[in-house]
Amino acid sequence: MASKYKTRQGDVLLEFLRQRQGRHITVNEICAHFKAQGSPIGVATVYRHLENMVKDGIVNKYNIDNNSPACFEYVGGESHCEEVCFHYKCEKCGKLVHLHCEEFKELCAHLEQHHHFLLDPMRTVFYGICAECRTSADQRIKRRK
Amino acid sequence: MASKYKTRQGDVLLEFLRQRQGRHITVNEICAHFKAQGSPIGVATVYRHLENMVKDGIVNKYNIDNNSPACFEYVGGESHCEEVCFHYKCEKCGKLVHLHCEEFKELCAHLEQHHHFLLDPMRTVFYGICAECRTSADQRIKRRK
DNA sequence: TTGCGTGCAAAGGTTTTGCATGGCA
DNA sequence: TGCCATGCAAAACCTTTGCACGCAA
Repeated sequence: MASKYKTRQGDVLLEFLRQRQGRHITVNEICAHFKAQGSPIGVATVYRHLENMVKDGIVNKYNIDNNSPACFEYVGGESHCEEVCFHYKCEKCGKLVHLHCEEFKELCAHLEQHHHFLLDPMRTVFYGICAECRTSADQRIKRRK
Repeated sequence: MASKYKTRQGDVLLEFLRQRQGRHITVNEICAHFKAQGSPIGVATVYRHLENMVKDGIVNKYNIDNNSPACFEYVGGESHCEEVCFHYKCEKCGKLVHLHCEEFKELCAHLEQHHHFLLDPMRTVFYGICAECRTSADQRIKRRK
């Protein structure tokens, strides 16, 4: 399956993403990385490879906001996610963070049993405010008056 | 509270969205509607109002895909949501559904206590496959076997 | 030679922004 | 008169697509 990407840039890209397993990266960041390395890859090429990888389930794509670029992340097929993992995005600093927690298995089970909804954890993003932003300022979600 | 939108177009827009509570709509569809009605509203104006409404928690914004326009939906501030409510979106039929459930209070509490993350339920959307689509067709979301 | 991966540039679509206008207090 | 909502158009941005080139089989 990974042999599919044994092209000049494809395997390089995949390897790069694999090394960053657990982190998110945008297309621009990917291009910047390879440019800085002295072996630039065209944006189109990156998008084309990522599209295939997403289709194959090797990479996940997250659309956080319409104006900001999509985030990609290596998930390696079924390899590493025995545990259910989620993401949360801080509405203040924009950070996207991984969450690995047993609690979420119960959430999945609850949604399935009581709401007949089969949750896709990899696509679901929690919105709110992260710890850093909460402490740095007395921020609350409370809407303005 | 709603007086904030007592402008020429603002309250018209808000009323239109309120009538469509529970459904989501794009900016283009909004503009098309008012254009067809004979009282067109500029795209910029719609975006500007929606931005404010989202900030105030009256309207939710959903970014489904980076290439397709964002979906907006009236959720009516805190008026009807004493209880914690979430949404889920079916990846198959595109339906967006409200969820009211006590279970989610525990989720919020868990995220805050164990992950120091202050969840904003109104902005958070669960992705997955709904009951109807599960029974009608095959579901391949299960990533672990 | 043929096929295909690649890169550049242009196109396409969404959203934001600058600026001038007009309504309302 | 002054403020602000509004609309138009341009800009900004992300992503896709068209096309030609060059490497590899």
